[in-house]
Amino acid sequence: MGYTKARSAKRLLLAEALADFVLDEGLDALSLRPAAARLGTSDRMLLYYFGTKAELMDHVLGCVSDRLSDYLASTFRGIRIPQHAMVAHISALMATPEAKPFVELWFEMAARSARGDQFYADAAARIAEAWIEWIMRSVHFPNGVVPRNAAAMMLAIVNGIALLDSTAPSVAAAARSRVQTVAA
Amino acid sequence: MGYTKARSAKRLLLAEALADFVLDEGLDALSLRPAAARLGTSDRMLLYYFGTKAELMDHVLGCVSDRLSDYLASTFRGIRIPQHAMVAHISALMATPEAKPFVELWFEMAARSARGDQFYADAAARIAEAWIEWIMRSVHFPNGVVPRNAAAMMLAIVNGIALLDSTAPSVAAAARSRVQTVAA
DNA sequence: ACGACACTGTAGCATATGCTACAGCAGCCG
DNA sequence: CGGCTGCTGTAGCATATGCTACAGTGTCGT
Repeated sequence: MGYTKARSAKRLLLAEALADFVLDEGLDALSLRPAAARLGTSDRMLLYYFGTKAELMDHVLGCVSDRLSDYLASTFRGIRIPQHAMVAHISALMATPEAKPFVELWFEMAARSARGDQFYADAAARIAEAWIEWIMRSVHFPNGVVPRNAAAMMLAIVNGIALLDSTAPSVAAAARSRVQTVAA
Repeated sequence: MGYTKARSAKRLLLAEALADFVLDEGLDALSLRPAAARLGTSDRMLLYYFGTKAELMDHVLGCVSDRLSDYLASTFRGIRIPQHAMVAHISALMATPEAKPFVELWFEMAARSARGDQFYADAAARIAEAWIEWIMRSVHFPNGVVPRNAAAMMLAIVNGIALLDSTAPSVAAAARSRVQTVAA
């Protein structure tokens, strides 16, 4: 049992380092040998500690989602932003350099999820939920709106703008110019 | 030049068949040997006609984007939908079985584009533009709104909802319940 | 001291992938 | 007929990937 603790500590360490890797290189970039090399070990070690790549990815994505939660929490200032300003606020936040790796990874996960990959579907669903809760906590909703519904729409809009930012920046800019019109 | 015509006809044929493949299996699924097998030929032939996989992908994506244009054109009924109904309209359209492969492929392209892949960035930008033009043609915009800006926002919203549909369906449903609120 | 056990390195396997080399076959033009 | 050209199959190469086999090293408890 003492050994188990050390082992899982090491696993956490590795998973965190690999989370860095995945966040700034992408899901496809994570193959055992190169990733291990970057950490100064060998693929052999990664398999030793995680058994299989799937298990490894599980831990890595766990780290990523924890980090996202931390990041979201760190942006929460205690004040509840009025609804009409929130879309612009989140949208700007997602374009931030710190948030960008998360967004890119999010898109990769969404694409796999859309193709029916259950593993990423589950992970993506959890992340979406984290966003929703964060939005609900951060926004002051007027009476009469169902917070969860409004938050969901905000998330959709913000995701859509981020998607366009990554594909057709000029279109994204055009969309942003209408942000204040759609308070959600 | 006679031979060139036959050759490019064959290329088109192959590219169309491969477009089917990519649309319902995904970008990752297109590797030479399996794809060729599905067409009853060998990887050797694909390389013969296209020279390189990148060149092949170029043609395949060309077919896909042509098909999307055709599809969009086919849904255009000549009437201009009022702005407030359009988001719900497109959103429903994108959830359609015929549109789904396009949407899934679109997400894959967006993810690669976000990661800085220039090839897919260009392709994705063209597709976004096709959507925008289609929306502008299909919607009646009231005076005072800049059509392109409003269309861009609509596209963002609809993309966002589609993204949530593929990752967190319940969140997507919540967002949909607010669609009429955000006329864009 | 010694054996058990956690750890780690070296090789290797099986498979996949993009691409190339070479050779055969068929048809067309002279 | 003979050669040239367009097409196609068979093999193979080089690299990558997830994973396994085997053996060695070090530490720790008895």
